[in-house]
Amino acid sequence: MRPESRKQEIINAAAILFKEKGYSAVTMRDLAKAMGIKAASLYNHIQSKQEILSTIIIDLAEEFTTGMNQIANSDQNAIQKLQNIINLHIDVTLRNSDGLASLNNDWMHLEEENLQYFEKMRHEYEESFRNIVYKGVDKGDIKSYNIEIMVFSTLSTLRTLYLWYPKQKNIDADILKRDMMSVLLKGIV
Amino acid sequence: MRPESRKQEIINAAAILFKEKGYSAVTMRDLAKAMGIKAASLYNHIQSKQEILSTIIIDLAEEFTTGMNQIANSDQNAIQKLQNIINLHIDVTLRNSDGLASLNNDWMHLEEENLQYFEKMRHEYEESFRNIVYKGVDKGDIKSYNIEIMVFSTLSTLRTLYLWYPKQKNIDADILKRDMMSVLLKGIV
DNA sequence: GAACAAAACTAACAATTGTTAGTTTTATAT
DNA sequence: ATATAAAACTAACAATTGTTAGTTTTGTTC
Repeated sequence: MRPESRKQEIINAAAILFKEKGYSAVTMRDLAKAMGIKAASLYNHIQSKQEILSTIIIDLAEEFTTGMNQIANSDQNAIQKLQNIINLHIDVTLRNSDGLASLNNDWMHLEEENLQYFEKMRHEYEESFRNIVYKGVDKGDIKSYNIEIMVFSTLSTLRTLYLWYPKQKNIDADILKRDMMSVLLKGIV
Repeated sequence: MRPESRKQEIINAAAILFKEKGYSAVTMRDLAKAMGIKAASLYNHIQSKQEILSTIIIDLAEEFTTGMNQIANSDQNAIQKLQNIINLHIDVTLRNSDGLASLNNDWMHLEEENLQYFEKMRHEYEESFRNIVYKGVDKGDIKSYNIEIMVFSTLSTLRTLYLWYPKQKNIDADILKRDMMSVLLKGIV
């Protein structure tokens, strides 16, 4: 029996609880109860509560970093790159919406090394995003509003998808991608 | 000496700490240290940690409810109403960006009555928002994309302003309002 | 069925939590 | 100055926290 499998079950259960109440409000006894075992038994599979959090967050952050690097380094125009970023966020959200709650709300509870690593990845992600928009404005593909406002507006919507999409039952992923691109790029008016 | 004044100082300090670490991770000793007093002394001014949280959140939620009701009941078209909603969010964010962190991330730690009251207000706020967009689509003022996507997209940006605006030093409130309206309504392409 | 590893258990720990009780200090008004 | 109210303090509590040590159960392999 693979040790990774049971560990991953615990991490998945933890992600759900962290989404509902936040990292600090979830006790190891809460998590154990969700798994149907005693709190001490968790430690046969994981090293600490902190390890669970950092696994959830760092894995996702690396996924975004990898995806963004591929998009940024491709030879597409700014609009195409933005479309790929929207795709990336929707794909990750569909695959692991629970974990995204921790990434968005509990990253500050990471400890030293992982906190720095996360903040570095987040900063570089935003830099890449800003750069794509900047070049798009420069080439005339994107309107010349304040760049920070455009980056923030788009990114905040994409980052909050995890809260919203799981509650929608009638929206197919492909329709979501299509309409989200239209709304974010062309506006609603 | 007015008792409300010192109490409000504590609530303001708490809002800052809640924003940084979340409600559950902030201890009464943390809050006391930020105030330069001992934890027990806080209880001369407040009844409980929970009272602090509910004051922060309910006050803000009622502010949004009042604002939205005025906008929804006015005889303006959908576009004008949306512009007023954007204004409302920016005004509240400028006045109390710390408290908005609790409203967005720690509402689930409210207890029974206040939790229900908050959820009712939030639901009605979203209903009003949805209704404005719906009527706008009906009259042809707003494009007929999926309504949920348009509501979510706009609202998620407005709700996340508190995270972003305090870090921007070079953006004047009026410029923010103007560009935010353009970006949200007319898109960036 | 003996051996072994995986995964659960019980019991306990030291630290931290929100909060209370009772007391002392500080500031204000008469 | 004295009386009063506001606001701080010390000391302690009962409960809960993450985690460890040591033991037993469960399931698989030969």
